[in-house]
Order: sequence, then structure tokens, then C-alpha cells
Amino acid sequence: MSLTIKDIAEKAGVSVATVSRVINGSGYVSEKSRKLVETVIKECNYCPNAAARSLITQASDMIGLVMPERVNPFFVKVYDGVTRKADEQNITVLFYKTDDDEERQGEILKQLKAQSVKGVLLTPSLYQTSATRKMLEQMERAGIPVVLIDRDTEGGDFDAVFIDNKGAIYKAAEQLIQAGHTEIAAITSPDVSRPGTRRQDGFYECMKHYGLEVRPEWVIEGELNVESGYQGCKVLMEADKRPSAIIAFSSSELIGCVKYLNENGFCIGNDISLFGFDDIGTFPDFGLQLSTIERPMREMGELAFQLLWERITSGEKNRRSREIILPTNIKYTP
Amino acid sequence: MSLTIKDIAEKAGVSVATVSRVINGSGYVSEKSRKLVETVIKECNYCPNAAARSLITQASDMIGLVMPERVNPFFVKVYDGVTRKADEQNITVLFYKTDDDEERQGEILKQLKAQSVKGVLLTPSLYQTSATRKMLEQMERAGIPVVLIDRDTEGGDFDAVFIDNKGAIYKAAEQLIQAGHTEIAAITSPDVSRPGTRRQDGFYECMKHYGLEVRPEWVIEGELNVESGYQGCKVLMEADKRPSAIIAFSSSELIGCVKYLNENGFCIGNDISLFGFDDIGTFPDFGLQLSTIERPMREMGELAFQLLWERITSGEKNRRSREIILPTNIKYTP
DNA sequence: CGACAATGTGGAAACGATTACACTTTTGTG
DNA sequence: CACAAAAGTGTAATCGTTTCCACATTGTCG
Repeated sequence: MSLTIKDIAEKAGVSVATVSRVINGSGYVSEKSRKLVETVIKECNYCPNAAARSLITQASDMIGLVMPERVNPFFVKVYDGVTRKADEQNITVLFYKTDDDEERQGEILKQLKAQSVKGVLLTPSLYQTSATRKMLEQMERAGIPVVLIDRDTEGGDFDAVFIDNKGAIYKAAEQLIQAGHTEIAAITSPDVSRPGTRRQDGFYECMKHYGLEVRPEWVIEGELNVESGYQGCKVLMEADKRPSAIIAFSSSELIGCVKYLNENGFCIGNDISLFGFDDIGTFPDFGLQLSTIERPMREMGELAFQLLWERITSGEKNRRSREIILPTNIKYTP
Repeated sequence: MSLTIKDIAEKAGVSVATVSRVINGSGYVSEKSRKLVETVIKECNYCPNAAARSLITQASDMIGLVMPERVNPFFVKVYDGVTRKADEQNITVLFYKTDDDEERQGEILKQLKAQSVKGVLLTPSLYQTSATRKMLEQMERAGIPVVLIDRDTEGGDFDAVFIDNKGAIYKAAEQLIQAGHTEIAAITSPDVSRPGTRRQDGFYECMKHYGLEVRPEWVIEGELNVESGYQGCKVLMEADKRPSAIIAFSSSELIGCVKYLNENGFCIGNDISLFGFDDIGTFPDFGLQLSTIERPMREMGELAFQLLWERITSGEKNRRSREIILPTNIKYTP
């Protein structure tokens, strides 16, 4: 159908081997041949067939990025970071979502291996079965490095990039305490995931450290969505005793709080202090007086890619696995 | 390295042809052989090499999605729509960004062709040179269908999905007029792109239709970013004669307006009415009284994929090219 | 000048799948 | 029961590259 290397060879009056050498810049090629072949290639707008090349070299110029979701702002920004660095190396990123479905995740990994990707960046699904384990082992054996993002996996020691979720909530609570707050409530994220439990740890640890009581009725279990933030906030504000500050453990819950407070005539930053994660935009732009915890999401993606790239290029040396824990940044608005 | 079809054939005691037939569900295979091969495949977790398959069939299970940016909320949502539908067909989407660079765009298209993608979804870069034209022609000839998204291209008639940008601004202005506004200002988007000019058309047309004057100093040229919205709003509000309503032609400019108005103590919806595109979240959640134009971005991606898919599966029949113009949805908040 | 390295080139064997073709066995039909 | 059609199987060619190897040419040095 399309032009092949053979056509180019014929047009240039050389052998396919020579054309190949020109394309890959390998082996000996005379200046004359090189120039000749190059002009023919340009003229014909020839582009070597990726499949054929991949088949013989047992490699491709792709990596896989496997995450639970695709539109969630957190993952979008991580994706952005990854592609920024990947673009630099002319690597194509295959972005797959698992919907936190283990089965699906296994299939995706299998497919990625079939595509001969150079490596895989993975945010493992919450619950783990053997399917993934099996595939990860196979990738390992096939020399396809894996780097984890944001979530841990049991067994297998991989390079990984995490966010300091515990420290984030700790710092947020500390900030509030230092500003004089003692009655602090939390709308948590579910503790099925590591990030979730770490955030809870941070909260309890900070409160304990400063000798403050954690009222059980002031710890509301959120569900990572706007609605649960709204309802949680409602419960807190309608209680006999109101907290003076609320920490929302996710951006959706934070928005839920904002929504409730706005609808019910509370003045944020005055009637109640709000703290939360911010994946959305910049709240101050909207005239909202609340404090946020900022996670370096893009940087996370960039680092993950770099870790992976080192593994890919270093060829199995350097076998101790590295774990990077990125600090968050507090934007405090009194 | 990995298991090949040959290994499976040996283990199952059949020929590679039979294994291949089982995998592809083609040709005659006895029930006995089928079961046997299937269990061996499952046992070994075998997955056929994508490159080899692609090489012989001259096809892949991928399509290309080529857009100016990757993190812009508009494109993210279109991407979401595309992948939703693509997932259903087990198609992998290669998402490339051009940065509105023609050169780059040409390279990407070339690469996509090298990958034997099944089709391409494209939002062409603003300025067009011959590189893209050349590649599009080549794709056409190679039987790779192309569907345009959001932006037009000169020459070549492709299937396309657009948003009714003219109607959007027209309806917005109309809404304001019917609510009694006569002094309406606009912060436009640059008229280098089709969507940009169409929006301007809508504004002028509506004002003309209702016999209202368009004051030149009330039409500020924005630049699709927060800063230009902020500055534009500032100019409008500091003028001797203030408009009673502002239409921002993009979401970033809208945020810029909100920011300026908040910082300077204006009450949105009271001192001034605001209308704009909304790619961000839902402003009412943040307690903001402003009206927005909602574009069906995800639907746009879904439709674009469907158009492409029909082209891919229908094999060159149905050659009149279709153009879909999607209506926007006005969320008016008095 | 002869030997040996360095440089340049092309032929042909891979890579791992699909599939046309030939062949054997089973089934169906009058 | 004969004979055609249908069902089942395997061999080998093929896709478009890369790369090993053999070979030819040139340059260098004792």
C-alpha cells in the first residue's frame, strides 16, 4: 500500500540494508549514499512501518500509563507531567483507565506487553487479585520496568512516586491549630486506599501531638464526591456544637462544603474556616477565602516518567528500587 | 523472549494455523481443538504479539487523536468522549498534541500513518502549511479516514463535528437583551480561529437584530487567558460609561472577569451581569451568580468517534462528507 | 609490495503473526 | 453405496523492517 524501504532503496539505487543504516544512523554509510537516500526519503515523505520495526527489534517507542480514571483532574495532571517528559524523548504514552477493576487492569497490562511497550506507569486498582501480580511478574521477566504512582501494591518492589498525604493533613491541621483553632472537624476520604488512610493518620497524629481532642462526631466519612462533602458539612453545621474549622480530605468534598455553606448563608473564612485539597482551579480567583493543600501532580508525573526512563535506559543495573515521596504545599488563607 | 504462537501450537499439539484460527475465530476448527487451544492459551497467559499481527494485517487497533493541547479542559473532555466510545470497540486512542505547530502536526500525522492507525480525529492547528495537506492526502489515499473536530481546514472535505459558536453567543446576547440589558460589552476571543470569528459574528448579528448599538470601546479583544479577561474587565469597569453586562468569549476570560470583580468589591449579578463559556466546574457550586454557555464537549468527542467509526467500518462507501453542528446549552442565572 | 585494518555495500535470515492452498477426514444426499 | 460438499488441519508464503555475514574496496604501515 504505502511506500516501503524497498521502494526507497530502488529509487536511490542502493540496497535496503543501506537505507536502513541511513535511517538508524548505524554502521558504515558513505557520505554520498547518505545524502542520496536522505533526499529520496524526504521527497517521498517516507516513514518506516512501525509494526515491522517493532517486530524485529522487539521494542516500540511507547510506554503505558495505567490509572483508575481518565478525567479526574488529579490523573489528568499526572498525565500531563508524564507526557511532557515523554515528548522530550519522543515516546508515545498509551493512557488506559481501569475503573479500579482488577480484571480490566490485568487485561490492560497484558495488552501493553503485547504492544512491546518500553515500560509501564501504574496506579494499581484498589483491590488486588492474582491477575495483576501475575502480569507484573511477567513484565519483570520480559524486562519491562514498572513504576508505581500514588498507590502502593503488595509484594514486588518497584520504583514509586507518592505524595506525602499524611504530612499534608498534618500540616493543614497544624496550621489551623497555630491560628488558634481547637475545634477541628474532618471529612475524610475512604480508608480503602493508602492515600486515604495516610491522611487520616496525619489528622489523628497532629491532634494528638497538640493534645487536642478528636470528637468522633466531627470525623465524617466522605466518599470522594461533592455530595458527601455537602452532606458531611450539613451534619457538622447543624449539630449542637459546631466545629470552628473543617478539613476536607478531597477536592470534591471541599466543593461540597463550599456549596452547602454558600447555600445556607454562611460566610467562609468568617463563620467557619475551610481547608481542603485543591485539584480544581484557584479558589481565590472565585473570591473564596479558604485554604488549600496543593499536590505537585504534574511534577509527580514528570518524576515517575524520569524514574521509568532511567530504568529503561540503564538496562537492569541499579536494582535497588527507589521511592520518592513528594511534599505538598499549603496555601493558607486566614 | 515471550511466548509465541508456535509455543502454544506445540504445547497443544496442533499447528500454528489452528491456534491462529482459534484466536481470531475464523475458519474451521473442531470443538476439541478449540477447547484444547483455549486452555493452553489461558494457562500460559499468552497474548499475540501486536506488531506481528499489525504487520501482516496492515492494520492496528488504534486511532489517533490530534489536538492543539492536552490539558485544556475543553480538549480533555473531548478526549473523554472519544475514549468512552473507543473503549467500547476496544480501540486504543493515541493522543497527541501539536501546540498549534504545523510542522509538528505534520510529523504526528506521519507517525500515525506509520503506526497503521485505523483513523484520525483532528483539530487542525491554526495556521496551515502544505505539510498537513500532503499528509492528509496520503492518509486519504491509504484509506485512513479523518474526522475534524471543532476547527475547519481549507480544502479536502472531511466529516466534521463543530460547536455552534455563533448561535451560542447569539443566544447569550439575546438572553441578556430579553432580560432588559441594552448596554452589553464583550471580551472576545482572537479571530484567527473559526470558532473565534463565529462567536464575534453571533454577537454583532444579535445586537443588530435587536437594533442595539455596539460601542467599539465595549468590544475588548481577549487572548483566551485569565489575564486578558482580568484586564479587559478592568478597562470596562473603569470607563466613564460602564456596560450593564459583559459576555466573555472563553472560560479563561470569564475567570479573569470574576477575579477582577471580586477583588474590586463588585457584586456579580448585581452590579454587573456576567455571561461566559464554562469549561471549568459549576460556578453555582462556588456561590457565583453568573450565566454560562455550556458546550457539549464530551458528546462532541463521542460523535466524532462515531463518525470515524462508521467510516472505518463502512469501507469507503457513503462518500458524501457529513458535518455535525452541535447546539450549546445556556444556563441563565438572572 | 603485501598484509591487515577500516570502510562501504548487498544478500538473506530473522521477528511472530495471518491466510491461501493443498490435503485428509467427516458428513450428507440421492 | 457412491460421490460431492463441508469440516478440519498443516505447510509455507507473506508483511516491512533490522542486522549478521560475506565480500569488495580503499587506506596505512612496516
